[in-house]
Amino acid sequence: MDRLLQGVTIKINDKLFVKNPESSELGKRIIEISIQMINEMGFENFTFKKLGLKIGSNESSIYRYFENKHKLLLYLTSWYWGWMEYQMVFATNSIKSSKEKLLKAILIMTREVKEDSAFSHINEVLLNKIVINEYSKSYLTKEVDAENKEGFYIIYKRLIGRLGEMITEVDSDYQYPTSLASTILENGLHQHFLKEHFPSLTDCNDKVTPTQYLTHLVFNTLNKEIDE
Amino acid sequence: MDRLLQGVTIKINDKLFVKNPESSELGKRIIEISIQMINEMGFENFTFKKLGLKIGSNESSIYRYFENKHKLLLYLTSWYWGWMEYQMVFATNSIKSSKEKLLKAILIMTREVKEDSAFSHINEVLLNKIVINEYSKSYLTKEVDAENKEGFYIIYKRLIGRLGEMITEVDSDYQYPTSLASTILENGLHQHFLKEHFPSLTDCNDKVTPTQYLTHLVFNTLNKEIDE
DNA sequence: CAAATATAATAGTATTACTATCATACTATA
DNA sequence: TATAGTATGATAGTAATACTATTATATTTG
Repeated sequence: MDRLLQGVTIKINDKLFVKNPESSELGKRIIEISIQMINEMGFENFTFKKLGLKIGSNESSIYRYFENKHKLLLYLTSWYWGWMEYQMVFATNSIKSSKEKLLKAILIMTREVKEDSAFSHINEVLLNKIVINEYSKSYLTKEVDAENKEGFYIIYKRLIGRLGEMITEVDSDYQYPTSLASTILENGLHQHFLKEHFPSLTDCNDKVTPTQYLTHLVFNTLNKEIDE
Repeated sequence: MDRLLQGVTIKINDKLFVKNPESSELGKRIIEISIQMINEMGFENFTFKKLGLKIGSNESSIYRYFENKHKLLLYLTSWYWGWMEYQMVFATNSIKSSKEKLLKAILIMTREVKEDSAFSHINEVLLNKIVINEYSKSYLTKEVDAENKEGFYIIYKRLIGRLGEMITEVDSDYQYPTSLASTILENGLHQHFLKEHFPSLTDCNDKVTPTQYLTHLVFNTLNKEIDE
């Protein structure tokens, strides 16, 4: 993503924080170190107390930025999807062929993030891992409908919308563009998880990427009719 | 599923419990009521204390059956996948055509469970909902590799193995049978979730089922080559 | 009937997920 | 430069969670 990102800021729903973490050094440190810690110990074991200890700050100070760790997770994952959206729009913008466009979008959405942009306090490599391991937990809750109404998932929804449109552009007769878009995003993460923890449940490995699998799936499905 | 299930017991890894809940009335009540409660309040809000209160038993008594609620969830979901496996094997056993076989298997794995078999203390309708809403949480943990080694996911893995084999029988040239099998199971659950909570992220609704979407996806993918 | 086993009752601990209060330091402006 | 406002830190406290331990009582079985 090179230098362009320097000037780009990702707009996050401001109901997700009490005080904008971008507005102070402490705020940025909260983001930076929480990404590291959630990665290391997992979301369940991560607490604001531990975070405070590690950043040499006070638990109560962290609560001035985020109501609870669930909102922090929503903040982090929203940032991630916003970053994905930016990359997708930027990279597909100039492509004329709708097939090439979709191909590129799938690549961006399903590839493993391997380089940290290093322009901000946000480590995208680790954030990608957090999304793989923790994203489902942000919506598999009893509060999901209320939080959806509050707009906490809006970036993710917009992203799937865009991907769905690209699918339709490739095949306007295809009946399940939105479901397929959801499948790409969600199963993209899942195949990465399987590769790491359940290699016997996936064909993805060092040589075969989730991107290849999903690209093959999508392009074998579109512009085809079932014939017996 | 009718009367056949009466005689069938699903074998669960006995490391998942301290004392087999099938071995006593209290154990069965723990299973029965925990299914209800996890459904109502969600896994996060569910505790052994609340369960004890509801079944008029003691928190400490429940700990004599399950070490913690995570193991209980693994027990319940293992049971579910065992039940799925039973249905799948039973229903596909006599089918000669490999296409028909796969079709049937996909139907069984991705349909919404609407009827409780009523032969046991286990309500399959509610259990299906639990699996949709909570299953990911059982493996998205830092302990997943250790627990996988202990065999806690063995039924699920066997099920995906079987489904993968059926895919290969339909198309022996297809390169991603295992990934596709994983996608069917996991995305089957996910499409049900989306239908309920994020209707704008799926094409599934009252008329279109996740089964239809996934069946279409699978059969449009198999026995096809990408051609430009 | 005694012994073994299952369950219940009670208490206690460390940790979590906060909330509240007060002190202090730093910052912006009149 | 004094002062008011804002940010952070320190400390304390609460209710709930996720257990463990102990003892009592009830039930089953040999």
